[in-house]
Amino acid sequence: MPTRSNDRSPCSGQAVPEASSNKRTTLSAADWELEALRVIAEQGIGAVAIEPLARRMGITKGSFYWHFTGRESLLEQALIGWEEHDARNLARSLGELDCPRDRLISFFRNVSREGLTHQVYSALTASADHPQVQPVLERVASRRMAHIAQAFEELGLATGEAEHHARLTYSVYLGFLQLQRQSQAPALSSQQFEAYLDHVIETLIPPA
Amino acid sequence: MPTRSNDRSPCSGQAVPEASSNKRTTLSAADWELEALRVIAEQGIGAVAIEPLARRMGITKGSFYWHFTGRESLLEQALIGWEEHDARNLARSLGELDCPRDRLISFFRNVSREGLTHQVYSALTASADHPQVQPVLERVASRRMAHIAQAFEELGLATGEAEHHARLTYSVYLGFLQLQRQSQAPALSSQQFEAYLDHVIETLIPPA
DNA sequence: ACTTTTCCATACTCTGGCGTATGGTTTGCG
DNA sequence: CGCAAACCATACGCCAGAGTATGGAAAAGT
Repeated sequence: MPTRSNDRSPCSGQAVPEASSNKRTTLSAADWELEALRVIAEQGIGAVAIEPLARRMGITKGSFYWHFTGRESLLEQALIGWEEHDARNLARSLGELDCPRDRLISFFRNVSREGLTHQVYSALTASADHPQVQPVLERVASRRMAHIAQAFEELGLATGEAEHHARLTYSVYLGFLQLQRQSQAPALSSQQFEAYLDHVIETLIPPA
Repeated sequence: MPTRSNDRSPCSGQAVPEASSNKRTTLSAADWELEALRVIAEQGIGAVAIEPLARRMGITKGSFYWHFTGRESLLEQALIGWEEHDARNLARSLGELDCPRDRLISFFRNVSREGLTHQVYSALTASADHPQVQPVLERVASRRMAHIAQAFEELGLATGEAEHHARLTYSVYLGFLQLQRQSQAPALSSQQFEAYLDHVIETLIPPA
């Protein structure tokens, strides 16, 4: 076991780098966490098993149990890292766009983007009842909804209305993720998707 | 093995009865299917395992492998039964309410209802990628969205608009299920829920 | 250079569910 | 009644992944 105190070896703020597989001779806990997140994105949290993960990394579980105490601790670390990264993303997008309307629109546009962080979220929604996932998802959703509510307030909605509208808006987002997940075929061409998106924006976001 | 041809022992149209555990001395395939649906509703499809299911029913797997060829066939039967039941539900609600606006509103109100069928749907959304679940979910979602689109058409929307709006509306529903699943505490009191529901209806459903 | 850490491989044990085999009990029916 | 079919229990073998133990190799300190 490592000296267990504040390990997260390479500086914990490395922004979840979609790193190339540097063939480092020795692995760190962060490498395991990243690979775990990749598996979550691809096959969901249920597929995070030590031995398959090790095989995938061309290594054996001997390594794993040196860095972690068990499967739980891996998930814990990976999820926390992911949550922090997502929170930073949110804060950044808040700083970049001044116009609240643009912020809301960019929120929906991000749905079709293919980042690891985003895919992980989509996969995690499928395990909302998992004891380690549930609190994380709840915090992330709250943060994002607060963000959206704030934008609606800036657009002139009263506080209560803004919160309801934020919940509604976020539900639309979640629902879209769900529909995306349950049809392997895109089912919607990109033109159709654009048309739909316009409809959503028109319905939910008050005009400038 | 049973005479395998068209087994579904007691008439297959028994409307997924939330039956009391009649202590029949001998079990049928339908009993296993029902219990499977109960487990799905409670713990998701991943929790449908033969031996635990048998224990739960106070029996052993010897019985199971007489009625079914394996886990897959149980799921197949159970899911198909559920889908048929859901389709009937939909058709019924279509016949009961003439006013399209009332149909839409009742659709949202059903979210808070606690029927087995509904809980199963919520649980299944968490396994949208499962090969046996995916096609079922897709068919069910399509049916329901078509139902909703039709209501919007009756309310005067053009066909294209109605489809977009139906997708949007259904997304809101799915998103709400998701939020419900990921917070153990209701997080929303029933008054708050009512207020939110009014907001949703006001936003999505054109006034009479 | 040589001893300590750090890191990983190998070889176990253990648990839980799947599926099979086979024999015992009922139940329906001739 | 008695026999065949329907139904269930028990006892297997199999497999995959969890976690442990222990020893060997690589890096780092002094």
